[in-house]
Amino acid sequence: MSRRVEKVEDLGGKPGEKAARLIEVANLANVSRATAARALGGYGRVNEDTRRRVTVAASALNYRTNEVARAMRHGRTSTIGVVIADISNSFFNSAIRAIIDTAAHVGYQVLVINTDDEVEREIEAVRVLTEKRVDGLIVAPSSPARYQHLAADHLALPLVLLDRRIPGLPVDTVTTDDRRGAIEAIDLLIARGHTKIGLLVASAAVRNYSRNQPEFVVSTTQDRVAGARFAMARSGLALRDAWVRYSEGNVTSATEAAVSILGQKSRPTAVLTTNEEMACGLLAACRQLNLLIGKDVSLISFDDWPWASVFAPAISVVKRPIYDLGKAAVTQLVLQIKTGATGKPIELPSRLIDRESVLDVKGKK
Amino acid sequence: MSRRVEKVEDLGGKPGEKAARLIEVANLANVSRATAARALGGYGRVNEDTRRRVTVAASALNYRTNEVARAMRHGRTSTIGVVIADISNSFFNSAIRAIIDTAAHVGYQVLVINTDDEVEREIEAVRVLTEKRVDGLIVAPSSPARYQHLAADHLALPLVLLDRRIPGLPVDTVTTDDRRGAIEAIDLLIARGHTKIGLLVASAAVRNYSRNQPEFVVSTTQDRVAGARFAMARSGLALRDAWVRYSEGNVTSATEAAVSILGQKSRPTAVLTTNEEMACGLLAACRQLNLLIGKDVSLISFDDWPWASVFAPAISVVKRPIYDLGKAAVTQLVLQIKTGATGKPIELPSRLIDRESVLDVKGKK
DNA sequence: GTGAAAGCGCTAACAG
DNA sequence: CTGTTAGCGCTTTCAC
Repeated sequence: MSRRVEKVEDLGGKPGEKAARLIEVANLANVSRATAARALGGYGRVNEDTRRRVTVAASALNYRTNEVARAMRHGRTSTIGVVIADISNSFFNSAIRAIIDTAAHVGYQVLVINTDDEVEREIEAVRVLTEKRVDGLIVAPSSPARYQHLAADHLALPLVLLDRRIPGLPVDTVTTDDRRGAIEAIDLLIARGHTKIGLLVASAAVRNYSRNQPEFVVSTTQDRVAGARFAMARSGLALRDAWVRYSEGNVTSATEAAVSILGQKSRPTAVLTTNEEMACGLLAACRQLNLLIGKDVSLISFDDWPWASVFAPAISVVKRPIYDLGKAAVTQLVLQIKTGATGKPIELPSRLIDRESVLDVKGKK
Repeated sequence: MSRRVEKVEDLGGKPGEKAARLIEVANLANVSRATAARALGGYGRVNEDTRRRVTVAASALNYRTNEVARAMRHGRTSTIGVVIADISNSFFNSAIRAIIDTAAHVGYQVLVINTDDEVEREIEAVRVLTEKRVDGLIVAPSSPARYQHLAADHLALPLVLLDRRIPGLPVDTVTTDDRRGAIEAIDLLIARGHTKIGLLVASAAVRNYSRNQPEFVVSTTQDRVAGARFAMARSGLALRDAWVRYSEGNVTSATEAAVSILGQKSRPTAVLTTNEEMACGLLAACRQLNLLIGKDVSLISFDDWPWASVFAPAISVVKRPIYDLGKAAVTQLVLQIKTGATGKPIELPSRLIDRESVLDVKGKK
């Protein structure tokens, strides 16, 4: 029964001890819990001298507010939940960095859960985070078809969708302008004389890789493919299915997919890839097939990484404002938490950075 | 006052509503809270029929356990805190992926905080996580000198150190064998005939970059440099200070540091870099100086990334078992949480992968 | 300026 | 097998 500090010499939070409670601080300072709370919390009126006594007592006992108890009382945890496919993926880790830092800045901590884009795990993640009573949720939804668990009648929690829209789920969403990004990339390729253009598209909706567009792809993917198709058509060209592949998000699958594009008798002279992993796969395939990037095959990829500009040739990219995206997601969410206001969808512009991986083939036909 | 469900038609957790509480489930099922808790929690004895009624009531109300209340009651949150330098850094994001997944597997969620290797932020992070009453902490300590906030008399929480030992802080620690990793790398270089060897070392203890070893570097860095020095000495060679640089962790600083090594009249023929960012910097410098990797300058780097094997030439690396490292950290921590047992320090072996970036210069002297 | 007491939602010890 | 009740640690009226 004597699991609490009993002797004065025992102050200071030694190893085996339980953390000091407010009442211990209050006792030591000879005030009531209410007064101690006021002194420490900095609200209400407290005599300056009393405040000092409490402060001293608190630090003597190495007192730390119990945020669990406070959360219970207030009904808010100052914690937000983030549900994404894979934190080790290059896109998500930049986004999360922004989310954690922005959240910390306004007094929230972040719980992260990976789903590998499997809906069942996403549902489970949302359940766990709901039970933990996070104040809000940032989710990169894995499927545009199964989203009941995110709908307002199942989820009574502020919610922001990250990177992917869900038509039919009218909630705050922050994305980049993927359609325009794809259009600009294709336009550059065409301007340089390319007409035979391939697409290597990351999609969790596929096993290994596939020639055909899966039934349900996330809006990001959808938009990019549609954008590419539009840009081609506008120039009187067509995207040939033989040069389009949907691949699982890992480099191994991407490599196989890329080989199946570039290994054909008739192969494209340029390829647009949708992320770092796809770009790696394309590079690996070129290696295998003895094709030179920026010569035999030109390349533009979505997203940017430190090594893209160090590679030989330096890789041209559609750079997305990932940090800003994460930041915007938190800003929207916190606004929603505090005011209940749900804003307009936010779409951030991306920027084409032309480096050295796109060969000019004008007049070489 | 009527903020609770009052009409039967209102069931199901509509938007504005507060989450259903246990007592509401109990009422709907016509049992007491205790019985409802037993039925839902699956402990104690409950009549099968009663259980069913409770289950039905719970799902009708879309009831979710309030883990905050449960945490309050039990004194544990099923949450662990992770304090690292930067989640977008290639090493940490792999480690975190392992940590989150392993933790989820045994029923814990993860709060992540970035410090950018600034001790003040580390101290603050530990404070916040302590207040949130996490059950344990995984920390990659930023300084081997300032660690009072992690010492047992300040921190009454299970703790595991990740990737970096702190002499003088005898707590569970999981690291890789960095000394041996460096030795093997240097030995390979020497075996291929290199004698003029440089070092590009990431260190947060430095601004931009520096020729001299900062006063306090983390054990990881310390071990690698010592290992390299040892391997050189064993072969009768010396590490020349002129070819050693300590750089801030970003590619920009690394590039400048690398240029300052390779731009000298007398430059090394091989360089060992300590992570992806340093390797990028070296590559960038070679580009600037018109030096060819694997020809003019050979390269081995710590850690491995998808693009390392796709680069031309493919980059040789000391691959560390990062996923296992994160996994081990969680395993140790959970053991500590559950049994109080603190194990032996764990040191995982790394593996040298020789690809194409080390030129054989034997006999070419 | 300070204290007494209620209560956030849940669980577990104890009765019945 | 089920109900009653105390209490986790904190904040916050409401009195004094």
